[in-house]
Amino acid sequence: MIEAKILEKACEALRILYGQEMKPESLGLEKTRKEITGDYTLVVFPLLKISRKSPEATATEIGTFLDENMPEIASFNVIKGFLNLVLSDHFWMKFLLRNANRPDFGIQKSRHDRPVVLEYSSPNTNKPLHLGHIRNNLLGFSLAEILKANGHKVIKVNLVNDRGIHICKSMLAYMKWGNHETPESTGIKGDHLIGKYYVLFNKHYQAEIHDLIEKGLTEAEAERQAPLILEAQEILRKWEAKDHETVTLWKTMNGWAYTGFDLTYRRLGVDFDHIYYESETYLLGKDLVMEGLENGVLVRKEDGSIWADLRDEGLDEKLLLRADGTSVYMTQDLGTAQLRYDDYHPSNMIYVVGNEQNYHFDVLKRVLARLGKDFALHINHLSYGMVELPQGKMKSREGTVVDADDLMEEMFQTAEETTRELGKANELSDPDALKLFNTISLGALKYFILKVDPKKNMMFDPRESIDFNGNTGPFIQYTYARIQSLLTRASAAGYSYEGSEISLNQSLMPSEKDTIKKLYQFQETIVQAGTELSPAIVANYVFDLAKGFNQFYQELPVLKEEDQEKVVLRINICKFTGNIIQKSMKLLGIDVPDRM
RNA sequence: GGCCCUGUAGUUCAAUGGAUAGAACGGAAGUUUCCUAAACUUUAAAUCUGGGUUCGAUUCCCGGUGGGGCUACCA
Repeated sequence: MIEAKILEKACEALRILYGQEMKPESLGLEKTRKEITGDYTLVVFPLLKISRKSPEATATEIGTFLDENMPEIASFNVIKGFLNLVLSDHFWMKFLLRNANRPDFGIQKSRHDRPVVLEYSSPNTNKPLHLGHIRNNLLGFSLAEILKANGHKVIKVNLVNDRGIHICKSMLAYMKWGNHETPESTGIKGDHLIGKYYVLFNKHYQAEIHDLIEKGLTEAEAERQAPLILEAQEILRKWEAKDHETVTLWKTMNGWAYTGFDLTYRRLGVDFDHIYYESETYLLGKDLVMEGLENGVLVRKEDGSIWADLRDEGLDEKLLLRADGTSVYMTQDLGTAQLRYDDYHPSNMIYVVGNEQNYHFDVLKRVLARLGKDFALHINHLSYGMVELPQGKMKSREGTVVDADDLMEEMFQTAEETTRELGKANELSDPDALKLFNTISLGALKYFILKVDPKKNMMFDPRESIDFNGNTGPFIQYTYARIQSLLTRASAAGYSYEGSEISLNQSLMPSEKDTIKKLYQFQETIVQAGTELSPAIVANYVFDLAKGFNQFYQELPVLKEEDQEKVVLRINICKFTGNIIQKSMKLLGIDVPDRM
């Protein structure tokens, strides 16, 4: 990497010029702003204490040293305290020609012994997936790709929440009002059918609560005493007692949910290496708690319940086992963390979970640490923000949930409409056209979600749907398609760009150089995205690349250029850009079409 | 009440403590005998507020204020 070399040489300059040792990472080197001449800029303000000279003099002295001692540097200029370094066109061209046809450019080979376990998706089986799950799934899948590109082995796991009172609610509603209907008999996708009964339960439950309040109960009392909730709790008890009839219905209905989820996952293009089921793990964790009690890191209260007292760490007390010995969510998560660690001995465990669970993960890590689990230090909660609608947060009770299947279908139809209007589907066979609509619609949806910093809440307006122009997936896909079209023409015209030998002493046009520079940044982008666990960094990078390329492509001829050396140079820029767009989009889980 | 996150053009998003705060959509005005106009060019338009640290603050710290979340013997 050229940055490291510049920094190293700059330190040498400081040593020779001012007799001071500085660490390379303490120097401020950044990319030069676009409107200023230069490729990299060294900020010299912090160095004035060492040089005891003016910013201009200091920058000039360092610049002169670098210019004389680094062949890659062609020239420099100084503006105030900013030393702008210009790399030679020779350097950029050499980079381009060496890497344009390397399929593995920027991608690290696997170089870690221990894997990273990445949990994402983790749905409940009582209702279909919605927009919030989509963000989770896309982030999780993309993150796995990014970590792999950084040389990690990644185990993608899904912890399905397939038991508990919420499932019993759907089961109860089905027993009462289901009339034995099935996905087959109704034609309704399994997860949606179950969701229907979950909604139905809540409708009747709310009515009961309403009646009880009218009779003088408080809201809390009404919620606890409503007949339906008592019945649901009875079903939960029967399930835990392995009552045959209850378990059979539970299996049947969960089966419907899984069939439905599989379709949604497949359409979304996400997958898993291992699926954990909570029904198989919910009893875990008790041993850990008992062990912690014996070691004195947990406390037992008078009623027999067991707690972690985190008040000395600025948090509260946290219940881990009820007085009756049953566990809570936290207990299970302690247990599943241990299970996961034992299964894979990972170097890191990443959980893609919404930011409303920040406190939960804070507590989880601290309790595991108290229990003496070193892997607690390597638990990473990728806490992503909520997806908000124009009218606020999605609320299933208010019917404002954006369903995942519906959304993908609507996107598909919009893509089809737009593509047909533009006449771009005219020459395609039906299967090819369908494939294209699918690629474009998913590209639009995925890019829209992933370009936003995961940590931040984001806004989604379904009425405006998603645009296909500007900073969008289809914009980038279109850039790629045009490149492929051009490369086909280039081949037809007999140009061979692989292993091209051309003179490196040509001078580059600004838009050529900008594009090559952007390509150079692919490697550092992958590293940064992996470090920060942020697909948004890749998304914003690839948009910049496509944007810059389009500018180049608009103002300079490629195949129609007369200078044959320039033709080869530009074909290589096109080829390389196409490669990097494809790779970047793959990191986001987005396909690119050869034509559109 | 306590704790956490967050406030950038009309809107949706960017910006390792650095130069004149970038894009996109929307608005205004342009570019097709020319490698795909889902493109390109030009233009108007923003850091909630008051302090502090710093040569330099959208960024770090403190106060105010707006928004969101958590604070379950639910998961």
